[in-house]
Amino acid sequence: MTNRRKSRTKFAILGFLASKPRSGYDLKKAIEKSIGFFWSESYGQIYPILSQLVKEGHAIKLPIDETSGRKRQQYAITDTGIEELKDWIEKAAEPQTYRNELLLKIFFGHQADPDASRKHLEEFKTQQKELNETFKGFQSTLPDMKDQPLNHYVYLQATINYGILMTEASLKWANDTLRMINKAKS
Amino acid sequence: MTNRRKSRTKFAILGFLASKPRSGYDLKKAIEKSIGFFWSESYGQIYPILSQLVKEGHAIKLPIDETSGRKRQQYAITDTGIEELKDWIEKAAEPQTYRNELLLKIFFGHQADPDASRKHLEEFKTQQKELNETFKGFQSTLPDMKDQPLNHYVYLQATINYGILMTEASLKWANDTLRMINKAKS
DNA sequence: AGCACCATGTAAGTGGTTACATGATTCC
DNA sequence: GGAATCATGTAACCACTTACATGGTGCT
Repeated sequence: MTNRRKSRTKFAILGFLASKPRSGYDLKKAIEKSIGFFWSESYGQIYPILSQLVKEGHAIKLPIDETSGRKRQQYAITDTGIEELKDWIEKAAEPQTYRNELLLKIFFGHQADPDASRKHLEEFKTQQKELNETFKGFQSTLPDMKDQPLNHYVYLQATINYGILMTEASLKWANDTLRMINKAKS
Repeated sequence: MTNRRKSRTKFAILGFLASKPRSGYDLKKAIEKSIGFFWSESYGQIYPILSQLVKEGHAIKLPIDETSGRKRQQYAITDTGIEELKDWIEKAAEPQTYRNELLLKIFFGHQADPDASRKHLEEFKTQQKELNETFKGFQSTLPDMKDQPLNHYVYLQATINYGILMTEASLKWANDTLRMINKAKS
Protein backbone atom coordinates (compact mmCIF):
# COMPACT_ATOMS: atom_id res chain seq x y z
CA MET A 1 0.00 0.00 0.00
CA THR A 2 2.94 2.31 0.70
CA ASN A 3 5.70 3.54 -1.55
CA ARG A 4 4.10 2.37 -4.78
CA ARG A 5 5.96 2.88 -7.99
CA LYS A 6 5.19 6.10 -9.81
CA SER A 7 5.26 6.92 -13.47
CA ARG A 8 7.00 10.16 -14.42
CA THR A 9 5.71 10.11 -17.98
CA LYS A 10 2.97 12.48 -16.87
CA PHE A 11 5.51 15.09 -15.82
CA ALA A 12 7.63 14.72 -18.92
CA ILE A 13 4.50 15.47 -20.95
CA LEU A 14 3.42 18.37 -18.73
CA GLY A 15 6.93 19.81 -18.97
CA PHE A 16 6.78 19.92 -22.74
CA LEU A 17 3.21 21.20 -22.84
CA ALA A 18 4.31 24.02 -20.52
CA SER A 19 6.34 25.65 -23.28
CA LYS A 20 3.65 25.35 -25.96
CA PRO A 21 0.62 23.27 -27.00
CA ARG A 22 1.50 20.03 -28.74
CA SER A 23 0.00 16.84 -30.12
CA GLY A 24 0.92 13.34 -29.03
CA TYR A 25 2.99 13.02 -32.15
CA ASP A 26 4.80 16.30 -31.44
CA LEU A 27 5.54 15.20 -27.91
CA LYS A 28 7.17 11.99 -29.06
CA LYS A 29 9.39 13.86 -31.53
CA ALA A 30 10.27 16.61 -29.06
CA ILE A 31 11.24 14.10 -26.38
CA GLU A 32 13.38 12.11 -28.78
CA LYS A 33 15.13 15.14 -30.17
CA SER A 34 15.83 17.10 -27.03
CA ILE A 35 16.06 14.71 -24.08
CA GLY A 36 16.41 11.39 -25.88
CA PHE A 37 19.80 11.02 -24.25
CA PHE A 38 18.28 10.54 -20.81
CA TRP A 39 14.57 10.03 -21.37
CA SER A 40 12.18 8.23 -23.70
CA GLU A 41 8.48 7.73 -24.12
CA SER A 42 6.45 5.54 -26.45
CA TYR A 43 3.09 6.27 -28.04
CA GLY A 44 1.65 3.53 -25.90
CA GLN A 45 2.36 5.76 -22.92
CA ILE A 46 1.81 9.19 -24.38
CA TYR A 47 -1.72 8.89 -25.79
CA PRO A 48 -3.38 7.25 -22.78
CA ILE A 49 -1.69 9.71 -20.42
CA LEU A 50 -2.81 12.68 -22.49
CA SER A 51 -6.40 11.46 -22.06
CA GLN A 52 -5.79 11.02 -18.36
CA LEU A 53 -4.40 14.54 -18.06
CA VAL A 54 -7.54 15.93 -19.72
CA LYS A 55 -9.71 13.95 -17.31
CA GLU A 56 -7.73 15.32 -14.37
CA GLY A 57 -8.02 18.86 -15.68
CA HIS A 58 -4.26 19.28 -16.11
CA ALA A 59 -4.55 19.65 -19.89
CA ILE A 60 -7.25 20.54 -22.39
CA LYS A 61 -7.88 19.54 -25.98
CA LEU A 62 -7.54 22.46 -28.34
CA PRO A 63 -9.96 22.77 -31.30
CA ILE A 64 -8.52 21.10 -34.38
CA ASP A 65 -7.40 23.50 -37.07
CA GLU A 66 -9.47 22.39 -40.07
CA THR A 67 -7.81 24.79 -42.50
CA SER A 68 -4.34 23.25 -42.35
CA GLY A 69 -3.61 20.08 -44.24
CA ARG A 70 -2.81 17.53 -41.55
CA LYS A 71 -5.22 17.30 -38.68
CA ARG A 72 -3.60 17.05 -35.31
CA GLN A 73 -5.16 17.05 -31.86
CA GLN A 74 -3.23 19.60 -29.88
CA TYR A 75 -3.18 19.69 -26.10
CA ALA A 76 -2.52 22.69 -23.88
CA ILE A 77 -1.51 22.72 -20.24
CA THR A 78 -3.88 24.27 -17.67
CA ASP A 79 -3.12 26.23 -14.51
CA THR A 80 -3.55 23.14 -12.35
CA GLY A 81 -1.28 21.31 -14.77
CA ILE A 82 1.42 23.92 -14.21
CA GLU A 83 0.96 23.53 -10.47
CA GLU A 84 1.24 19.76 -10.78
CA LEU A 85 4.44 20.14 -12.78
CA LYS A 86 5.93 22.60 -10.30
CA ASP A 87 5.15 20.36 -7.35
CA TRP A 88 6.92 17.47 -9.01
CA ILE A 89 9.96 19.53 -9.98
CA GLU A 90 10.36 20.71 -6.41
CA LYS A 91 10.08 17.26 -4.85
CA ALA A 92 13.28 15.25 -4.52
CA ALA A 93 13.90 12.70 -7.25
CA GLU A 94 13.17 9.20 -6.05
CA PRO A 95 16.10 6.80 -6.11
CA GLN A 96 15.97 4.70 -9.23
CA THR A 97 17.69 1.45 -10.00
CA TYR A 98 19.71 1.91 -13.10
CA ARG A 99 20.98 -1.03 -15.06
CA ASN A 100 24.06 -1.09 -17.20
CA GLU A 101 24.41 -4.19 -19.34
CA LEU A 102 27.86 -3.30 -20.64
CA LEU A 103 29.18 -3.01 -17.11
CA LEU A 104 27.62 -6.35 -16.22
CA LYS A 105 29.39 -7.97 -19.16
CA ILE A 106 32.68 -6.36 -18.15
CA PHE A 107 32.18 -7.48 -14.54
CA PHE A 108 31.89 -11.07 -15.76
CA GLY A 109 34.55 -10.48 -18.40
CA HIS A 110 37.02 -12.98 -16.90
CA GLN A 111 34.55 -15.77 -17.72
CA ALA A 112 35.06 -15.25 -21.44
CA ASP A 113 37.65 -14.31 -24.02
CA PRO A 114 39.27 -10.92 -23.26
CA ASP A 115 38.75 -10.10 -26.93
CA ALA A 116 35.02 -9.95 -26.22
CA SER A 117 35.55 -7.24 -23.62
CA ARG A 118 37.92 -5.41 -25.93
CA LYS A 119 35.36 -5.45 -28.69
CA HIS A 120 32.62 -4.17 -26.41
CA LEU A 121 34.84 -1.37 -25.17
CA GLU A 122 35.85 -0.31 -28.67
CA GLU A 123 32.24 -0.21 -29.76
CA PHE A 124 31.34 1.73 -26.65
CA LYS A 125 34.08 4.24 -27.43
CA THR A 126 32.67 4.82 -30.90
CA GLN A 127 29.20 5.40 -29.51
CA GLN A 128 30.40 7.77 -26.84
CA LYS A 129 32.55 9.73 -29.28
CA GLU A 130 29.58 10.24 -31.56
CA LEU A 131 27.35 11.25 -28.70
CA ASN A 132 29.99 13.65 -27.43
CA GLU A 133 30.23 15.32 -30.82
CA THR A 134 26.46 15.63 -31.02
CA PHE A 135 26.37 17.35 -27.65
CA LYS A 136 29.17 19.71 -28.59
CA GLY A 137 27.37 20.58 -31.81
CA PHE A 138 24.25 21.22 -29.81
CA GLN A 139 26.17 23.39 -27.39
CA SER A 140 27.71 25.49 -30.16
CA THR A 141 24.24 26.58 -31.24
CA LEU A 142 23.38 27.77 -27.75
CA PRO A 143 24.93 31.26 -27.71
CA ASP A 144 22.45 32.22 -30.45
CA MET A 145 19.70 31.45 -27.97
CA LYS A 146 20.78 34.13 -25.55
CA ASP A 147 17.78 36.21 -26.58
CA GLN A 148 15.65 33.58 -24.87
CA PRO A 149 15.05 34.03 -21.17
CA LEU A 150 18.38 33.47 -19.50
CA ASN A 151 16.92 30.94 -17.11
CA HIS A 152 15.86 28.59 -19.82
CA TYR A 153 19.28 28.78 -21.42
CA VAL A 154 20.97 27.80 -18.17
CA TYR A 155 18.95 24.62 -17.60
CA LEU A 156 19.30 23.56 -21.21
CA GLN A 157 23.02 24.16 -21.04
CA ALA A 158 23.18 22.09 -17.84
CA THR A 159 21.66 19.00 -19.45
CA ILE A 160 23.93 19.27 -22.49
CA ASN A 161 26.89 19.74 -20.21
CA TYR A 162 25.93 16.57 -18.38
CA GLY A 163 26.07 14.69 -21.66
CA ILE A 164 29.47 16.13 -22.50
CA LEU A 165 31.00 15.34 -19.11
CA MET A 166 29.57 11.83 -18.97
CA THR A 167 30.66 10.86 -22.45
CA GLU A 168 34.15 12.20 -21.74
CA ALA A 169 34.40 10.28 -18.48
CA SER A 170 33.13 7.20 -20.31
CA LEU A 171 35.83 7.54 -22.93
CA LYS A 172 38.50 7.89 -20.28
CA TRP A 173 37.15 4.81 -18.52
CA ALA A 174 37.06 2.74 -21.70
CA ASN A 175 40.65 3.68 -22.52
CA ASP A 176 41.84 2.94 -18.98
CA THR A 177 40.08 -0.41 -19.04
CA LEU A 178 41.47 -1.37 -22.44
CA ARG A 179 44.95 -0.55 -21.19
CA MET A 180 44.43 -2.68 -18.09
CA ILE A 181 43.16 -5.64 -20.08
CA ASN A 182 46.09 -5.42 -22.48
CA LYS A 183 48.61 -5.26 -19.64
CA ALA A 184 47.05 -8.27 -17.94
CA LYS A 185 47.42 -10.33 -21.10
CA SER A 186 51.17 -9.90 -21.42
CA MET B 1 7.78 -11.02 -33.47
CA THR B 2 11.28 -9.57 -33.90
CA ASN B 3 13.46 -7.71 -31.43
CA ARG B 4 11.46 -8.68 -28.37
CA ARG B 5 12.66 -7.41 -25.05
CA LYS B 6 14.99 -9.73 -23.19
CA SER B 7 15.63 -10.18 -19.54
CA ARG B 8 19.26 -10.23 -18.41
CA THR B 9 18.47 -11.43 -14.92
CA LYS B 10 19.27 -14.94 -16.07
CA PHE B 11 22.82 -13.95 -16.95
CA ALA B 12 23.38 -11.97 -13.79
CA ILE B 13 22.46 -15.11 -11.86
CA LEU B 14 24.59 -17.41 -14.02
CA GLY B 15 27.50 -15.00 -13.63
CA PHE B 16 27.38 -15.29 -9.86
CA LEU B 17 26.81 -19.03 -9.87
CA ALA B 18 29.89 -19.35 -12.07
CA SER B 19 32.19 -18.41 -9.19
CA LYS B 20 30.53 -20.68 -6.63
CA PRO B 21 27.21 -22.37 -5.74
CA ARG B 22 24.72 -20.07 -4.05
CA SER B 23 21.16 -19.91 -2.81
CA GLY B 24 18.55 -17.41 -3.96
CA TYR B 25 19.15 -15.50 -0.78
CA ASP B 26 22.90 -15.45 -1.34
CA LEU B 27 22.43 -14.21 -4.87
CA LYS B 28 20.36 -11.26 -3.75
CA LYS B 29 22.95 -10.26 -1.16
CA ALA B 30 25.88 -10.74 -3.52
CA ILE B 31 24.25 -8.64 -6.22
CA GLU B 32 23.43 -5.84 -3.80
CA LYS B 33 26.87 -5.80 -2.28
CA SER B 34 29.05 -6.08 -5.34
CA ILE B 35 27.18 -4.67 -8.33
CA GLY B 36 24.38 -2.80 -6.61
CA PHE B 37 25.73 0.39 -8.12
CA PHE B 38 24.73 -0.64 -11.62
CA TRP B 39 22.48 -3.66 -11.22
CA SER B 40 19.66 -4.95 -9.03
CA GLU B 41 17.44 -7.98 -8.77
CA SER B 42 14.45 -8.78 -6.56
CA TYR B 43 13.43 -12.11 -5.07
CA GLY B 44 10.41 -12.01 -7.35
CA GLN B 45 12.83 -12.38 -10.23
CA ILE B 46 15.53 -14.54 -8.69
CA TYR B 47 13.52 -17.52 -7.42
CA PRO B 48 11.42 -18.14 -10.53
CA ILE B 49 14.47 -17.78 -12.76
CA LEU B 50 16.46 -20.23 -10.65
CA SER B 51 13.69 -22.79 -11.26
CA GLN B 52 13.75 -21.98 -14.93
CA LEU B 53 17.52 -22.43 -15.06
CA VAL B 54 17.17 -25.89 -13.51
CA LYS B 55 14.48 -26.78 -16.05
CA GLU B 56 16.76 -25.66 -18.87
CA GLY B 57 19.67 -27.61 -17.45
CA HIS B 58 21.82 -24.55 -16.90
CA ALA B 59 21.84 -25.03 -13.14
CA ILE B 60 21.24 -27.87 -10.69
CA LYS B 61 19.91 -28.03 -7.16
CA LEU B 62 22.54 -29.18 -4.70
CA PRO B 63 21.53 -31.49 -1.84
CA ILE B 64 20.64 -29.49 1.25
CA ASP B 65 23.17 -29.67 4.04
CA GLU B 66 21.09 -30.99 6.94
CA THR B 67 23.89 -30.73 9.49
CA SER B 68 24.22 -26.97 9.43
CA GLY B 69 21.70 -24.81 11.23
CA ARG B 70 19.96 -22.90 8.49
CA LYS B 71 18.72 -24.86 5.53
CA ARG B 72 19.43 -23.27 2.23
CA GLN B 73 18.80 -24.58 -1.24
CA GLN B 74 22.04 -24.06 -3.09
CA TYR B 75 22.29 -23.99 -6.85
CA ALA B 76 25.33 -24.79 -8.99
CA ILE B 77 25.98 -23.84 -12.59
CA THR B 78 26.32 -26.61 -15.19
CA ASP B 79 28.53 -26.81 -18.28
CA THR B 80 25.71 -25.68 -20.53
CA GLY B 81 25.08 -22.86 -18.09
CA ILE B 82 28.67 -21.72 -18.48
CA GLU B 83 28.25 -21.88 -22.24
CA GLU B 84 25.07 -19.84 -22.03
CA LEU B 85 26.85 -17.24 -19.91
CA LYS B 86 29.82 -17.04 -22.26
CA ASP B 87 27.59 -16.60 -25.29
CA TRP B 88 25.84 -13.71 -23.64
CA ILE B 89 29.06 -12.04 -22.52
CA GLU B 90 30.42 -12.18 -26.03
CA LYS B 91 27.33 -10.74 -27.69
CA ALA B 92 27.12 -6.97 -27.96
CA ALA B 93 25.05 -5.26 -25.27
CA GLU B 94 21.68 -4.17 -26.57
CA PRO B 95 20.97 -0.46 -26.43
CA GLN B 96 18.93 0.34 -23.39
CA THR B 97 16.85 3.38 -22.63
CA TYR B 98 18.09 4.84 -19.45
CA ARG B 99 16.02 7.35 -17.51
CA ASN B 100 17.38 10.02 -15.26
CA GLU B 101 14.75 11.75 -13.16
CA LEU B 102 17.13 14.33 -11.72
CA LEU B 103 18.14 15.44 -15.19
CA LEU B 104 14.49 15.70 -16.20
CA LYS B 105 13.82 17.95 -13.24
CA ILE B 106 16.83 20.10 -14.09
CA PHE B 107 15.75 20.26 -17.73
CA PHE B 108 12.41 21.71 -16.60
CA GLY B 109 14.09 23.71 -13.85
CA HIS B 110 13.14 27.08 -15.30
CA GLN B 111 9.48 26.24 -14.64
CA ALA B 112 10.04 26.34 -10.88
CA ASP B 113 12.02 28.11 -8.20
CA PRO B 114 15.79 27.93 -8.82
CA ASP B 115 16.13 27.00 -5.17
CA ALA B 116 14.49 23.67 -6.02
CA SER B 117 17.23 22.91 -8.53
CA ARG B 118 19.88 24.05 -6.11
CA LYS B 119 18.52 21.77 -3.43
CA HIS B 120 18.42 18.80 -5.82
CA LEU B 121 21.99 19.43 -6.89
CA GLU B 122 23.27 19.73 -3.33
CA GLU B 123 21.59 16.49 -2.39
CA PHE B 124 22.99 14.85 -5.50
CA LYS B 125 26.46 16.03 -4.55
CA THR B 126 26.18 14.46 -1.12
CA GLN B 127 25.09 11.15 -2.62
CA GLN B 128 27.84 11.15 -5.21
CA LYS B 129 30.51 12.05 -2.65
CA GLU B 130 29.45 9.15 -0.45
CA LEU B 131 29.40 6.78 -3.38
CA ASN B 132 32.80 7.98 -4.50
CA GLU B 133 34.24 7.31 -1.05
CA THR B 134 32.71 3.86 -1.01
CA PHE B 135 34.33 3.03 -4.34
CA LYS B 136 37.68 4.35 -3.23
CA GLY B 137 37.44 2.31 -0.06
CA PHE B 138 36.62 -0.73 -2.16
CA GLN B 139 39.52 -0.04 -4.46
CA SER B 140 41.99 0.26 -1.59
CA THR B 141 41.23 -3.34 -0.60
CA LEU B 142 42.00 -4.59 -4.09
CA PRO B 143 45.80 -4.89 -3.96
CA ASP B 144 45.32 -7.56 -1.28
CA MET B 145 43.42 -9.55 -3.87
CA LYS B 146 46.37 -9.80 -6.21
CA ASP B 147 46.73 -13.44 -5.23
CA GLN B 148 43.48 -14.05 -7.10
CA PRO B 149 43.77 -14.74 -10.82
CA LEU B 150 44.98 -11.51 -12.39
CA ASN B 151 42.14 -11.52 -14.88
CA HIS B 152 39.46 -11.38 -12.27
CA TYR B 153 41.22 -8.51 -10.56
CA VAL B 154 41.27 -6.48 -13.76
CA TYR B 155 37.54 -6.75 -14.45
CA LEU B 156 36.62 -6.00 -10.88
CA GLN B 157 38.94 -3.02 -10.89
CA ALA B 158 37.33 -1.81 -14.12
CA THR B 159 33.83 -1.71 -12.65
CA ILE B 160 35.01 0.08 -9.54
CA ASN B 161 36.94 2.51 -11.67
CA TYR B 162 33.76 3.21 -13.62
CA GLY B 163 32.06 4.17 -10.39
CA ILE B 164 34.91 6.45 -9.39
CA LEU B 165 35.08 8.24 -12.73
CA MET B 166 31.33 8.66 -13.01
CA THR B 167 30.85 10.01 -9.51
CA GLU B 168 33.71 12.45 -10.05
CA ALA B 169 32.27 13.67 -13.34
CA SER B 170 28.88 13.96 -11.64
CA LEU B 171 30.37 16.12 -8.92
CA LYS B 172 32.04 18.35 -11.45
CA TRP B 173 28.76 18.67 -13.31
CA ALA B 174 26.78 19.49 -10.19
CA ASN B 175 29.29 22.19 -9.22
CA ASP B 176 29.34 23.67 -12.73
CA THR B 177 25.55 23.73 -12.79
CA LEU B 178 25.24 25.31 -9.36
CA ARG B 179 27.67 28.02 -10.45
CA MET B 180 25.66 28.66 -13.61
CA ILE B 181 22.39 28.91 -11.74
CA ASN B 182 23.89 31.30 -9.24
CA LYS B 183 25.35 33.51 -11.95
CA ALA B 184 22.02 33.63 -13.75
CA LYS B 185 20.29 34.85 -10.64
CA SER B 186 22.44 37.95 -10.22
C1' DA C 1 -0.87 5.08 -58.56
C1' DG C 2 1.99 4.18 -54.99
C1' DC C 3 5.09 5.06 -51.40
C1' DA C 4 6.64 7.48 -47.39
C1' DC C 5 5.34 9.69 -43.66
C1' DC C 6 1.87 11.99 -40.58
C1' DA C 7 -1.09 10.93 -36.85
C1' DT C 8 -3.84 8.54 -33.30
C1' DG C 9 -4.75 4.97 -30.90
C1' DT C 10 -5.15 0.08 -28.64
C1' DA C 11 -4.27 -4.91 -27.25
C1' DA C 12 -1.11 -7.99 -25.83
C1' DG C 13 2.75 -9.13 -23.75
C1' DT C 14 7.14 -8.44 -20.87
C1' DG C 15 10.16 -7.44 -17.19
C1' DG C 16 10.07 -6.04 -13.01
C1' DT C 17 8.81 -4.53 -8.07
C1' DT C 18 6.05 -4.84 -4.07
C1' DA C 19 3.51 -6.89 -0.67
C1' DC C 20 2.30 -10.77 1.47
C1' DA C 21 2.57 -15.54 3.41
C1' DT C 22 5.09 -18.83 5.83
C1' DG C 23 8.19 -20.94 8.76
C1' DA C 24 12.87 -21.73 10.74
C1' DT C 25 16.82 -20.05 13.36
C1' DT C 26 19.70 -17.17 16.03
C1' DC C 27 20.53 -14.09 19.63
C1' DC C 28 19.37 -11.32 23.54
C1' DG D 1 9.90 -15.50 25.23
C1' DG D 2 10.36 -12.34 21.64
C1' DA D 3 12.62 -9.70 18.14
C1' DA D 4 15.53 -9.80 14.21
C1' DT D 5 16.96 -12.03 10.51
C1' DC D 6 17.39 -16.11 7.51
C1' DA D 7 15.15 -18.15 3.73
C1' DT D 8 11.85 -19.33 0.01
C1' DG D 9 8.33 -18.41 -2.56
C1' DT D 10 4.04 -16.37 -4.95
C1' DA D 11 0.18 -13.23 -6.41
C1' DA D 12 -0.92 -8.88 -7.72
C1' DC D 13 0.15 -5.13 -9.78
C1' DC D 14 2.74 -1.60 -12.53
C1' DA D 15 5.22 0.82 -16.18
C1' DC D 16 6.42 0.20 -20.36
C1' DT D 17 7.34 -1.56 -25.17
C1' DT D 18 5.94 -3.74 -29.22
C1' DA D 19 3.03 -4.85 -32.73
C1' DC D 20 -0.86 -3.95 -34.99
C1' DA D 21 -4.89 -1.33 -36.93
C1' DT D 22 -6.52 2.52 -39.32
C1' DG D 23 -6.80 6.37 -42.15
C1' DG D 24 -5.12 10.85 -43.93
C1' DT D 25 -1.60 13.72 -46.55
C1' DG D 26 2.27 15.00 -49.58
C1' DC D 27 5.21 13.96 -53.12
C1' DT D 28 6.88 11.90 -57.35
